[in-house]
Amino acid sequence: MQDTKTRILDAAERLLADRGLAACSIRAVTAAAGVNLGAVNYHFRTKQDLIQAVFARRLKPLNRERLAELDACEARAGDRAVPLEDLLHAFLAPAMNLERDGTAFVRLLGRMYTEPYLDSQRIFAAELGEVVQRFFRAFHRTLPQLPPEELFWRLFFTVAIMAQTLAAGSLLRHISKGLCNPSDLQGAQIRLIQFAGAGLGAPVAGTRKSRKAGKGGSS
Amino acid sequence: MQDTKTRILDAAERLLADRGLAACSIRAVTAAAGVNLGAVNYHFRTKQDLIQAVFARRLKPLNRERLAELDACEARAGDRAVPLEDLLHAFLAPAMNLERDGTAFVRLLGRMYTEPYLDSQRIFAAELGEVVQRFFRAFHRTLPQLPPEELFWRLFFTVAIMAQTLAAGSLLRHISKGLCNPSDLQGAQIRLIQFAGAGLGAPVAGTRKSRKAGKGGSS
DNA sequence: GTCTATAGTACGATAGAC
DNA sequence: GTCTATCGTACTATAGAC
Repeated sequence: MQDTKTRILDAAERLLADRGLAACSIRAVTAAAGVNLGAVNYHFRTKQDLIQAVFARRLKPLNRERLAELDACEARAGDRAVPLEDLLHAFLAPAMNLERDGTAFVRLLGRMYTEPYLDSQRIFAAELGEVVQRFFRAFHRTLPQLPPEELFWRLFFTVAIMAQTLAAGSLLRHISKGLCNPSDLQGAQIRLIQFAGAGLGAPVAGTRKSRKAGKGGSS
Repeated sequence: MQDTKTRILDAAERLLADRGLAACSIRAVTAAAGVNLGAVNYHFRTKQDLIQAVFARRLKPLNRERLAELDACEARAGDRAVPLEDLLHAFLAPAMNLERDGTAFVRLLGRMYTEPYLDSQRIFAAELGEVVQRFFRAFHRTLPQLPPEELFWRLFFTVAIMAQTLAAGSLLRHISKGLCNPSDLQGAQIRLIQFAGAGLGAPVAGTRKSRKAGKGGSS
């Protein structure tokens, strides 16, 4: 049996991910953790502070791992740009592995990405910003033909897919009538890298030097 | 001044989108609508019924428009498969236009896609399922090399990008330090179609025969 | 450090006047 | 059809016993 603080963090992580930020009550957390309501106030003060603590516990190691992977990629590439798939792998795989470890954290990550509760989005953006900057430079080197604005958009799309896949994957099972298994994280990761890699590397809309014809007529 | 029922629906749409489903209280809705608390109970009974009514009001016309666009695409294509970009346009443009009309509905759509509140996701999946089936067949015809499972995954990714772009676009402005403007819906739509088009058309991971998919300049 | 007990507030829902 | 008034409940946060 772990200490109270850890039990609260574990229970909060799971319930926040399962129910959403606003719908998860402190009482539900303490009940699930088997501790008393007052313990949350002692260890974390408010609900917002608890959410932030749950978030920080996983995110800092996660981002450290991402940057370590990125460093390894760049060392491997030497003077050349890092291959696109390697960059995507460095960013995505650490998150996927966390989920595989049985934590609900990555689903929570997806929630904080979307749900406007308290200042969660600001916390999220602040923590992610640092990693985004580092990866942005690496992606820019690999895809020098993309203007920075375009690259930001596409990285945003990439993170959006990751967040939704991990936060709302169960919808996929439902819509595909069981054909797709969103719990297959390995398969999801491969598909995500394939899809986002193609999207990131797509020619810039409006330029002519792509092999593909421009956009067909709209009505 | 519109009637009470419409005022409630309008206020609820905006507040649900702004605050999230769980964090939006009926009292906040009635206060914003300038009507009495009891009116919600009279017109909609429960909060869940109100959410469903907000949702149904826009989604049915939206999906009808999507299917009409799809019909037009297929008529234009004749015996051939509909070009990929046209399919994406038929699916995405009606939603983008709704947002342009000043409604907050598409942000709400993004919320319901992600936030696990009451049975919102079930409602969402049920309403969307019909359109997905129709579009699935059309996409399958345009991309016959993709196994159904693969195509479902990629359509899921595509919808994920759309939902997140419209629900959490403000994050993009923040992370890009103002470089990207997520309110530019026209630009977002073009970029989304470009990105998702390349992702959908990417070769299946593990196979060697790449088709026309536009991987521009990855190393 | 953990618990009990509770203050204070906001909520969803509804009954009943008009 | 709209409003007032209110019931019962659940919540966050905290004070104080142990």
